[in-house]
Amino acid sequence: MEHGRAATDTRLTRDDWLRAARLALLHAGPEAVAVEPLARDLRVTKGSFYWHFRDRGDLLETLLAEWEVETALLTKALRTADLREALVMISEELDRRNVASERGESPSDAAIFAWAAVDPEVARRANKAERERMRLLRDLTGQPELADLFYYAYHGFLLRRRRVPSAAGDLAIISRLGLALLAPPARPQHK
Amino acid sequence: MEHGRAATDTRLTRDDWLRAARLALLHAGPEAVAVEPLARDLRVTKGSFYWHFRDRGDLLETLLAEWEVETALLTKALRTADLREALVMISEELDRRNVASERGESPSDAAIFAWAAVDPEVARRANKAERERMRLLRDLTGQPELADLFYYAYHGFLLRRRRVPSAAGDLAIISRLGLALLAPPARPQHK
DNA sequence: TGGGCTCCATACGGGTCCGTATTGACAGAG
DNA sequence: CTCTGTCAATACGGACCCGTATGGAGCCCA
Repeated sequence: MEHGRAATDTRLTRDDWLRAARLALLHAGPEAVAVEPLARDLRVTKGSFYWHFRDRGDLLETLLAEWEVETALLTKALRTADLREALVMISEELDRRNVASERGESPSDAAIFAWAAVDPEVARRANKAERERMRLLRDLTGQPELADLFYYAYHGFLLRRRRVPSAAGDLAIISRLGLALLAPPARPQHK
Repeated sequence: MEHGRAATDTRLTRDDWLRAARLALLHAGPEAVAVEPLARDLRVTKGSFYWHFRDRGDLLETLLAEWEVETALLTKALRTADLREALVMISEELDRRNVASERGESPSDAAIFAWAAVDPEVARRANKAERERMRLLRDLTGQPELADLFYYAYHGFLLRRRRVPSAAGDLAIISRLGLALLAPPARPQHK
């Protein structure tokens, strides 16, 4: 109320641009994160953009950096809980973030890793986060191969979910299988 | 020897362009499948390109179409074998094709599905092939959820393999787990 | 009311790509 | 040796994007 922008205010904030950029990255890839097209979406001219950002590279770097931060937070938070708790927590947190991504409120795992496939510097930094994730999962479960299997399945799920929104529910299936195979309930692990 | 082109011949065939285009699509995405950059790679001018192709859309359509054909061949071939045979056959065939893709000799699953994430028409056609694959796997195994899990894991693997070539061996791990879980050897399925 | 600050519009030059039109090099057939 | 078909070079106009330079428009505060 005090210093916010009214509903009729047409001026944009830096985060308005970031939101539009996140959606473009998720739905059309990094090449679509372009100044003039985004300006058209936002119904302003690029004069606005170059007020909030140094250049296009500044925008892309910001997107990547904020993803790195969020990712590091999650992996760090998981180093406390026990196995079953952690698996449930992972599932819920990933689901929450995927929803936020589709609203442009958060950088998307799916979009970042797809971006990494076509940009060496992004690949370098995504690989770094990935190594920590995989190591965490392996340490947590003590079953490296099964852990990798579920890591891979999560990314395969993200890939499909971008094209087929109705597949969103499959995350729950993967999670259930993960609990059953990685942290078998009462029944003892054979051998 | 008889009618082929000598080693010193600089003239290109349509397939030389396709090979370069497949590699560009795999390593740099669909936006990189551009006439003038490809011409620079091939050390000719685009005068050559417009001899072999109507326009850029013609090239992209050819890449997508040849992938559709190869994919349909594999799914069709699998409708004969029994479960364990089919799983082994899938694993070997996918590995073979992934290697061919990296040589630019074949369109790549990884590249096509990444492309589909940013192009609705490609998504439509990739989804179609995907539905057949998933249905095949479910029918073959009779365990829909586990089948989906491995389908997802395969795609997650492809995604990572593009960035981390040393992960190539993980396909064998996924295959082994697939055999163990989807087609348990002698030991009867509990229940 | 008149600066000063924040944010956007406009206009421009430079770069890259697309697709066409035209000409040129070269090999094989007759 | 010419003629013909195949493939490539050159040159051009148009479209789109980037980044800069500069000039407002509106608000806050003295």
